[in-house]
Amino acid sequence: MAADIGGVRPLRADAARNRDRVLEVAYETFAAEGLSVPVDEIARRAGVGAGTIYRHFPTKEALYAAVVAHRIRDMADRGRQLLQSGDPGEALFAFLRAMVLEWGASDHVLIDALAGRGIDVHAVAPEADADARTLLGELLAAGQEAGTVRADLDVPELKAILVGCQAIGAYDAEVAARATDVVTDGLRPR
Amino acid sequence: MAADIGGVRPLRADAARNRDRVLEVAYETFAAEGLSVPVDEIARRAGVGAGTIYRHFPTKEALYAAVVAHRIRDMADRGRQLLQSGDPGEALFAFLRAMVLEWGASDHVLIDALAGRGIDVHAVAPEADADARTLLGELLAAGQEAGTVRADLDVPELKAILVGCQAIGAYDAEVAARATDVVTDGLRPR
Amino acid sequence: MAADIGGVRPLRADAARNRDRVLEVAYETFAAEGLSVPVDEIARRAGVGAGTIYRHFPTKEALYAAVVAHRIRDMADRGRQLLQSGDPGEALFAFLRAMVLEWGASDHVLIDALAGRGIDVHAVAPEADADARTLLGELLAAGQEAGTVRADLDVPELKAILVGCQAIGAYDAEVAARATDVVTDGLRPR
Amino acid sequence: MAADIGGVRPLRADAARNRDRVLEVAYETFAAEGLSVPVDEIARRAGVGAGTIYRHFPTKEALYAAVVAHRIRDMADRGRQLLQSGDPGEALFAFLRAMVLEWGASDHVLIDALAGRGIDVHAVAPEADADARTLLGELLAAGQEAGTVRADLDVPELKAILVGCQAIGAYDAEVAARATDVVTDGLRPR
DNA sequence: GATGAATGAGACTTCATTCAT
DNA sequence: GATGAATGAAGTCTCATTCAT
Repeated sequence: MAADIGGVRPLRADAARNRDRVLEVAYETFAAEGLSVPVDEIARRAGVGAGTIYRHFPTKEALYAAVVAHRIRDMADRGRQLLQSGDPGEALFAFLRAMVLEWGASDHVLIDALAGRGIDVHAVAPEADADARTLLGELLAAGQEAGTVRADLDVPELKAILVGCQAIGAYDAEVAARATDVVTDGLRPR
Repeated sequence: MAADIGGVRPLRADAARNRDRVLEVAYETFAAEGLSVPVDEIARRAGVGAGTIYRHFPTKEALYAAVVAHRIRDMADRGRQLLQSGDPGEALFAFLRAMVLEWGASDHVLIDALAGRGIDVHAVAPEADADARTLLGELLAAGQEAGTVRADLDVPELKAILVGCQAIGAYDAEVAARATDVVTDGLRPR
Repeated sequence: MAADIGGVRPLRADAARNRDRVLEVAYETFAAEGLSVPVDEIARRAGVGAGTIYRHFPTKEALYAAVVAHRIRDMADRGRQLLQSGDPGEALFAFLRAMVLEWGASDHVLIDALAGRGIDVHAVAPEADADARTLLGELLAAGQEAGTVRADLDVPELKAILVGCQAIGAYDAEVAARATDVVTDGLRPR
Repeated sequence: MAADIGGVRPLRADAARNRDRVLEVAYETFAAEGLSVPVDEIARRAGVGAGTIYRHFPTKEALYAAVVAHRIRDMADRGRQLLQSGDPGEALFAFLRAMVLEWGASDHVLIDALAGRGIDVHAVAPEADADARTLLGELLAAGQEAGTVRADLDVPELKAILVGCQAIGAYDAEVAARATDVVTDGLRPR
């Protein structure tokens, strides 16, 4: 009866607020403690009933998938920002450093998702996955055009290296920084 | 390791056999399916009762820790072997390739343990941890002495990079091989 | 290692005792209150943990199916007993009366099972189902041979009539008795 | 039924429309899938909010009771129709056949209600219950007067038999028809 | 009056751990 | 010592009912 577009009626204000709050709390909780946190605990922290979470996300996995998709988009946004705001030739390096030092630090969600652990991003959030791949392709192309990135490198390898860097991020910040520098050196032409 | 010293009486022969069998089955199972496999399932596959596992390992985590320690020692042995049997300058590179391509491929135990996931190796198996660090130090020293590994690299960074490589190992073998080559290139002096 | 036949090792004495106790309590509870009783409640009444029930019956439905199968066998045994101990020509009538007055009274399990409500007996307990059909066939044949049961009657109709009688059993005993007499009169030749 | 008498104010037109729609959808849904269908699902199918259902019916059971009462009245109407439009002596038989073959077939609501399953019709809808008893009395009297129904039969037994017939209705139509014929034969004088 | 989001008790099920046999 | 049955505390998910919008 109310006007809605494409059959998707907009969420009521309070519902949208709750959904966002759940997503945010879920992100923080999953990032800090991993997938094993009970849904009830997330509900408690978000100040809602467990049923509310299940209204918005039919299963725990769906909640996790939503968090992951959100997080991957954020990551891609960050990369695009770096690409546009600085030296395109250095954007890939800056991106990897940012992933390791600022983002990956203790973000189980992003690390696990990129490594395909506990979730198949490509299957449950194809758009986010594509977004990430596209970004990596753009960063790679920019670097190769500028001559700062070796030519014999393609997106799949780069993605694998990103996953490797994320794993490095779990370490002490200074160690991680130095390790990342070493790894990124390998990306430059000899 | 020593027989009947310090009040530790040696296991009866059948008990020792059971302990070894459990450890082996637990390794295979955890490696293939991760920590979430029930203890009962491991008992079933090992052909023993669940109580037998608990007689040898007080908790599931202790069993996992024993598996991890065993596995890390195997890894260190492999590295030491490479160091003694071939070109010492290339041993580190050969070791990393082996870790990624032969070992890490689908070994949840090793990957997770090295990444500090689900277990703190340093805390529960300090000897294995020290063993691994020692090995990395030896591989590093040999490479630096031979001039094949950059001088501004220390064990902590190298360990972080090993972890990164393991994460890469989860990928398609060919992609992982190329990615590892890129990473190891970063280890060489410019 | 222990000798067992056909791969089915006999239940340990205590386990068998528990299993029987659970089955008995489950029968009484389901019979009195229907399928909606929680498994936890049955566990409580049987004096065991919920896990114990799930060790013997993997799902609630499996428990229910076991109860039903047991109950249907009892019913068939009763019928066979009547067939052998009295006038074969009257056995069918005696059987129907017994079902209504002694058994069906408030036995949700039997009534629902025979009516195919909440469970498909044929699917989950084919042997019990076959047993019941066989018995009905025997009762019918005996009656028809003795000339006390009309000839134009077959097992499927008889089974439907049994279900109908069971439903009657839910009523006040005296009313049910009279109603059953009327129905069984219909089974006799004119 | 009367407008605005005794403090019961008539429903606004749209509210009445909603109430009727809910009742109709609830009947269809309960008949097809039983009492276990969630209230939300009925609301969805009726195109109203769950709150609307609860405005008209204070509990799910009240909704079910209303459906049952409605349905029993329909049944009684059908019986009365048969009584007036055809041979009064055969009306009872026609009625039973209709119940089994046309109505009972897969109508969980009617079968369960008549069998006292999930609801006590006499308690929650005394008028409907009385209506049904009255009808059965009329059908019985007509048959007995015409000599087509045995004299030693009273309403309670007849009601029990009706319940039994309904249970038969769950079966394959042809089998149910034959079984009903057998049962109704029992109603005729010898 | 209508809506549908939120609630929260409770269902079924799993599994680390203990303990009688 | 070994066994595997029993325990019971979670965990995920559902749904009757309430209530803010």
